[in-house]
Amino acid sequence: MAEQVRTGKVTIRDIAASAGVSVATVSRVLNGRPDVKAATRELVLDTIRSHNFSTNRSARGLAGGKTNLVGITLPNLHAEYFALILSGAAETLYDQDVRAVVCPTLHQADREVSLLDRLMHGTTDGSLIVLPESRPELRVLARRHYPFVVVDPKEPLPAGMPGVSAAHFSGARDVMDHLICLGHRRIAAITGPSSWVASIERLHGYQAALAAYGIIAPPEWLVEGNFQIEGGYHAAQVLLALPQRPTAIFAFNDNMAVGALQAIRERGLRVPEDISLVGFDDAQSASLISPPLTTVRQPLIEMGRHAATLLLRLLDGQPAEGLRVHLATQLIVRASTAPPPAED
Amino acid sequence: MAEQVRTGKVTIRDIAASAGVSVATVSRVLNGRPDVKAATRELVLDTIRSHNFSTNRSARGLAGGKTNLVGITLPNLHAEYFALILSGAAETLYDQDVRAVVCPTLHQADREVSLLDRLMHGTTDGSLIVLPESRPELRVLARRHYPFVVVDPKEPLPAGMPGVSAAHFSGARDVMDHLICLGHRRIAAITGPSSWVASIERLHGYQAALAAYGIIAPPEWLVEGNFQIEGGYHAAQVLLALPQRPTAIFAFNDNMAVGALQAIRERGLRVPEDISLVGFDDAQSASLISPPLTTVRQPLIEMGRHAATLLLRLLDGQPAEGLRVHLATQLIVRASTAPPPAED
DNA sequence: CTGTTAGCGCATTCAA
DNA sequence: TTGAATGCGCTAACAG
Repeated sequence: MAEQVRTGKVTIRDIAASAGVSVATVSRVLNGRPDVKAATRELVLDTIRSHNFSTNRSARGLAGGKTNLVGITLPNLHAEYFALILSGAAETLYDQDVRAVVCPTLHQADREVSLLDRLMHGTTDGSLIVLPESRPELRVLARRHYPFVVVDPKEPLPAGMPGVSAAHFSGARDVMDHLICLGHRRIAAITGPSSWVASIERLHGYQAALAAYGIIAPPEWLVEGNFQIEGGYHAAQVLLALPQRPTAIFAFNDNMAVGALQAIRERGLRVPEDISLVGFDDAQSASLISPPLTTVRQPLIEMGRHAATLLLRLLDGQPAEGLRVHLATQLIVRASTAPPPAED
Repeated sequence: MAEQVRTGKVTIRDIAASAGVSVATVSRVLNGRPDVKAATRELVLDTIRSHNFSTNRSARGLAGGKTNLVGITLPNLHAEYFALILSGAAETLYDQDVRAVVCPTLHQADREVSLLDRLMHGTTDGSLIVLPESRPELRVLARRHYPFVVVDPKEPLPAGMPGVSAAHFSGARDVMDHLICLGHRRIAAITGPSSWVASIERLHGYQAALAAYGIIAPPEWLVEGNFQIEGGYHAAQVLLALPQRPTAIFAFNDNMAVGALQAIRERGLRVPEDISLVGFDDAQSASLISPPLTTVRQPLIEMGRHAATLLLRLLDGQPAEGLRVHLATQLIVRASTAPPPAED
């Protein structure tokens, strides 16, 4: 009496038999094909329901050559940044009845590689690759026509690879416009690692704005950080020790802004009265710290969504080569920016 | 010339042919069976490597009856809380070469149900179910012998179901001990929904501590919140309007503590000078707000890890029925608690 | 519109 | 220790 209760052992054949049709017909309604008489469809649907049947994905994967699974490869899952991207992506995929297989690489390139390798082979139909470590590996995937979309590439993406990222350039430029409009002229920046596109493009935005206003930025205004809190802390220390202290600091992410804030405080200065501070990301921390941080919101959830949509399109056979999407950012003005102190 | 390059179309048969053995033998080495001559094994392994072969999971799933995939069902992925649990779980699974399929339910019970239903059927070997909405559904799964582990059950778990959660009771008691040792006697609590185990057990901890010190708590000291910021805000307003104002408020999570803090401030009171405030969770926000919040750290990542380990054990055939794990919490004392103001 | 049939790639008997 | 044969549950031609 118990044997039948086991893990949904109802197969498409049982349904076919019970409904008095062929397995092919059941398969058709299962896949929403149009060529089934309405009455038959209803009948089948009913028996499916009454038998509590649902299709075995392994079998479908084997037979149909697809798994309805896509991999999402990312450095980790606990960082807010990745969690949000994952969230947008997974939910979008879910709505299309595609499941997301998460693959944390822990920033280990080799792990990423072996992962992608296996992902390719019958495990998934395609992948979202967030902040990939390895460019060469990406090329291998592309060469084998494995469908994937890169989210927020760390380094510039080889031509022809679909990628989704935030509009770093305009985001940074917005920050600078804001600062300059407030009256700031001596605006320093704490950048990220110089090889990262996020750093590069934000830097370009920074420089473009400065140039637009005819401001000459001496090299001392630029200090390289590492996107971590302590990186921001140390960079800010350097900046604050400058003979001509900047009146504003643009940290290239919120983490570093938090570190910078600490350095500023330790030096007995106030934000924003003595010095304005801006971040980038609009992490949760940005609105929680005091003063609440003026920053740039990256649409992470939407990036995930968008990337998923793109991938789905690829899987659907639509060649989306060369698709490079930059989603608009939004300047969030909070309390960490104000006009510079009087010059006297 | 291009056909061969397609998605790793190398099959076990190709390997067999190329190595001059049978598919059965290849399958054996693939699965680490002992009954293969060392030389043969090496030979096969070599050809596998040179052909860049990796096994097709769908096929293995179909044939072997398992998928090496486990589902992780949770309300959403973007909340820090769930992201951390997922993180611990996914990484643990990954280490055992099991992949995690994420299934966000968006708090919709029906979605959870249909999900679990499909998960069961050939998609996954088992599931981690975080904060499940539906008790009945859990029973169905159990009845069908589908392996799963519940993480942080919202409502009490039926007997015999493996579950992992934080030690709510002792966590709450620790908070109270701390507060009472500081000299507080009028300690109010903002609870969560009364049906949730988290609320219930924390409340028991609260009451047990009070009782241990012979403190009689009038019913007004208890206000029910909803684990959200505004819930904490409104609850605190009620508490602060009490004729005999409490000298300390224990919010049953950090969110509500943040809301409470706001209400306290609006009333012109200071934390911790006028009133002490404690949360629960040790969310990121707890250390970022000012004053940094005294709270209870829930070992979320470890809960995920532990649950994954448990599930893996279940999948391994070890009957772990009735396993109910409570992971220890840790009191994190920060700056939101201090001795009560002098009585005068 | 519906049924028949042939695999998909692999694990697993059962023999040898 | 190895090979041959069978079928997992389903999809996708191809007929009818």
